[in-house]
Amino acid sequence: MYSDYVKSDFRSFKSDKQFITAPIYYVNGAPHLGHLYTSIAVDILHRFMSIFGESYFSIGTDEHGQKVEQSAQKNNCEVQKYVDDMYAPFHQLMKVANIQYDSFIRTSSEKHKSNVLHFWNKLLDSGDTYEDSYKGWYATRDEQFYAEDEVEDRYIKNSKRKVAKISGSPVEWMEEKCTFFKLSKYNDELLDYYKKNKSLIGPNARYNEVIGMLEARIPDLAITRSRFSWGISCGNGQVIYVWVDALSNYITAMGDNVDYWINDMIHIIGKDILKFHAIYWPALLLSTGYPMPKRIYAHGWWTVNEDKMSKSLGNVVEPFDLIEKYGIDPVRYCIMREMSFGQDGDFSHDRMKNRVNTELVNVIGNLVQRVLAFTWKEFGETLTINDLEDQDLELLKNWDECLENSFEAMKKQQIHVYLEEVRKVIVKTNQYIDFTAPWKCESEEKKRILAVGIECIKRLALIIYPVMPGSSEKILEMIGCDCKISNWFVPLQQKALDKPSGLFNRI
RNA sequence: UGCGGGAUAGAGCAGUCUGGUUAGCUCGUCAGGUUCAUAACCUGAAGGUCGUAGGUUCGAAUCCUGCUCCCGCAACCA
Repeated sequence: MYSDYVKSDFRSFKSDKQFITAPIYYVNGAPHLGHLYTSIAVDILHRFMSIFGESYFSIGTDEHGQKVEQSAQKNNCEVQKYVDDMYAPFHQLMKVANIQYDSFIRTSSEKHKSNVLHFWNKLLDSGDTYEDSYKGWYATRDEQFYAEDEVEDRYIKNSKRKVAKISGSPVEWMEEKCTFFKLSKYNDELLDYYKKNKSLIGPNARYNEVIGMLEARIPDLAITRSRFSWGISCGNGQVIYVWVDALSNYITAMGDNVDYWINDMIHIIGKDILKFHAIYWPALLLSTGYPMPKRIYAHGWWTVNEDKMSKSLGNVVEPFDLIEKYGIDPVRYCIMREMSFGQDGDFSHDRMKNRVNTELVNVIGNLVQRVLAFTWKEFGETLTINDLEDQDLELLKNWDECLENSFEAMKKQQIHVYLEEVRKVIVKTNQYIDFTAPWKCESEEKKRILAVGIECIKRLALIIYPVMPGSSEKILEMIGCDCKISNWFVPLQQKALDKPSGLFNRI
């Protein structure tokens, strides 16, 4: 009996509370595939853990800095007006991509500004700042100073220029009075902490990078700028360094519940901003007396047809077009399947199309369709699971394993493992249908097999909810089930079925 | 020079941190089966000395060392 199986096999899944963050996106350009990817990844992690426990998800836009100010000037636009315009498509993207954030922070908002000043004052009170005049090579493009050994002469268009070795950006000798943060003071503390908490930074390659940076020693950090004014003013004609401003968004996002969430802070970032999140930010938190992040996980970058995605190559993948063309659920699924979360990956329309047709239409959509259409034709309503044969039990246990393995994987941000687990159990279910061949069976047996089948469809819908919420809800509505993981073991009630329609369209 | 990433069947990847049964998966190819299903599904087969040379080990794709090759390091930028 199904009830015996449930009694003997019931597992309760409970996740730790988490505050999960996506980066805030710099509004100095239009959203592209990378922004979409990061947002979806965090959304999936958030939705998944929300099923089992508490999760809070923040995202937003980074709107300050010299480059934004310059772009606005170039466009003859008042800066606030300019960032309002630039912010809009990012915000719109959240809607069309079905990103279910709890908090969207704009760094130019009053709420954020006052929060940053509060954070700033804590920093000044910590005794970890000092005034000094900065003499050094400044690259406007990088918004950053470089030391003497970090610059070199290079010939650009036949003229000799000093440039930063790392970025190649032109530098100028600058002297400016600014406030410094004693970052170097935290060098060893961070190193020690990370060596004791190896799983704090992932994937492993990124962990090694951070250890390398710390072992090479980190100098103090200039945390004010006076060359431009588009930022949060801290007096004396100076503005707060954009990264202090930007990183503080995570505090702003928590609002009045900082104490409640901050212990459980998980940062999902792109690999380019690892240093800021794994070194600057934790040091700032230590200085101001906040706890350390629980996890920092950096994902990889996209190439497009093996080329780097770039405006000059003209191969930037435009997220709105993508969603328009394939639909949001296929996009969410495919771009997460396309790369192991943490590695780099390549995008191509050919592979996208192939994946939609094979995995979504042929495997997932087809399973749902064959079970529901058959049941609809034969019985006209959903079936309540009751008696079980060994093979039925085995299949249900496969689904339980899938849930458990997915859960374990997602605790470690292994989104690709979760999706692979789901795919595997769906294949098993297709095998089961073929093996039991209900179309050849007598009525009672047919009913039993289809009841098991529908039970699997229900579980399928529940488990794909984080990655394809729209499709999940569509299935659940057809079979009359609420989207709650507690329904995993709860048998479906009888409900009249309509003629099922396809879940995904072949391309 | 340097820094970082990579090298696993025709293609795309997982596995490498925490060494251990015949190295997995998807797509593609070939041969069967099936008809409930959006010509979808299922079974089977071919195809890899896990870049290379050493080392550690009872045992290495996995750890260590040398080497080769590929990619990125102007800007936008997750």
